[in-house]
Amino acid sequence: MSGTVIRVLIADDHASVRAGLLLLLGMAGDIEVVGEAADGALAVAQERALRPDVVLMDARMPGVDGVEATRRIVANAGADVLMLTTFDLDEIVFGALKAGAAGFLLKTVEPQDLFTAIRRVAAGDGVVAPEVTRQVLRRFAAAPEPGPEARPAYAHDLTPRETDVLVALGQGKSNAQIAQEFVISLATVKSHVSSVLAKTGTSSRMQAAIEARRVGLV
Amino acid sequence: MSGTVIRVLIADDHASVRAGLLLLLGMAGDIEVVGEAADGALAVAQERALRPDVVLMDARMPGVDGVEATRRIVANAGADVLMLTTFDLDEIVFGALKAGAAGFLLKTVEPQDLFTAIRRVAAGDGVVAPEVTRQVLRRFAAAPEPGPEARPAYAHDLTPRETDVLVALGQGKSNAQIAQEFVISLATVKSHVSSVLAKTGTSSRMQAAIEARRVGLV
DNA sequence: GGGGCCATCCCCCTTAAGTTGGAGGACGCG
DNA sequence: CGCGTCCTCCAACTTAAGGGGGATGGCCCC
Repeated sequence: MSGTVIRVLIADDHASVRAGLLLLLGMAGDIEVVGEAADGALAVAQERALRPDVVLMDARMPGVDGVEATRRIVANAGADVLMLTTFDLDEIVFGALKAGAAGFLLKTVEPQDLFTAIRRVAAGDGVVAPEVTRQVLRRFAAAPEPGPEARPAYAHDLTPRETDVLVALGQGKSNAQIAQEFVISLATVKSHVSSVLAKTGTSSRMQAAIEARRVGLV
Repeated sequence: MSGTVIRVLIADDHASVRAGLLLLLGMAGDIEVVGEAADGALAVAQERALRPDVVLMDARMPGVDGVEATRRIVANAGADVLMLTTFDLDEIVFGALKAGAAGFLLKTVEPQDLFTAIRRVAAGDGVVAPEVTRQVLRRFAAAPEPGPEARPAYAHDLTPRETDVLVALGQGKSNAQIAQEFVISLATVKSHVSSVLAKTGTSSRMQAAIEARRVGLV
């Protein structure tokens, strides 16, 4: 953002930590600490006033915590936030990432790695501590599909038209609405719905709709 | 897994790439290449036969591709898979991660970083190339909640019983099933359903069910 | 050119869903 | 206590859903 020097705002409730980071970052050469904040509310205010490139944010702070502060800064299209915390608790990690943090590091990080991380975040990249990357990947892999099963085996048996109907079912449409959408008669829709129910192994349009959504047809 | 030496299987359809990786990994000292595979199907078979600690998997391969091979290896509780690819296309990245890959690197990676990545994956950590970490974080932040809105305004108006019913609706249950579940009469269920439809602004149990799922009531 | 698959439509029937309008009992609160 | 809210239930009605047949025409492939 600012050419060669990266402007950083430090947010941590412990004065000693701020002082330590201040000294440490001063050794980097291409990093300039432009401000400090002792809590989340101050961090948000300082970010708006100082327009830093990166905010080094502690997760645990009195009042408005780091996660909430991150959410506000990101919502305001502000600086990139690098969350720096002592604990890799799921709650904090995922809270921070959902809040839109650009990076997540543990305070056990080596100085060189911290510098690298700040530079990467400033460049628009993301950074996640190796120790927590695994948690993130696991969550990522787990989120979309519950497990090894869950694949639409029936998908191969459904005719194109039936698939259309199943999608419409997933959208909560009535037979009449489906008939209108595809310009066919109500009787035809019923035929297709019956086929879909049989092939998907469901016994009501409700369950079929849930199936359709579960497998991502909607 | 194997004490001090990390056993690696290389899967890539280009013989020259395999040869290059073989030479490169030989320089690491603590890494031993125990096998090679030219396509996904072979990779899965080799993994089962050789039981490596880490599989270096190319994403693009003829026949069974790297993503599908990864899915099969992970489903079988096999080795950790480190995906190595030329392109950081969303499709490949998210496909690999959803398949359960433990890491994702670009082929532009520096040898030292590749060694480090292999060691981390072998240690059970996750690794994601800095260039793609940002994509992952963005997806992560976007996935859970569509946006600032989407909160159930009507949730405050729903009585406890009505909420029960809405949840049941979201599970695709019929009025009769709901009556049985809560040990009330069918008539009562109908009353509650009507109230729920009115308060949620929906006009059919289908739409109410979708609403219930959308706001996370199920 | 005959068979199979698909999409379309029809009739009849049973059951579920949803509406309307009411009514009684339990509980809490001023 | 009186009032309001909630939960419970009922009856009667209209509409939608779903099953069980059966029929037609188009299309593709052997």
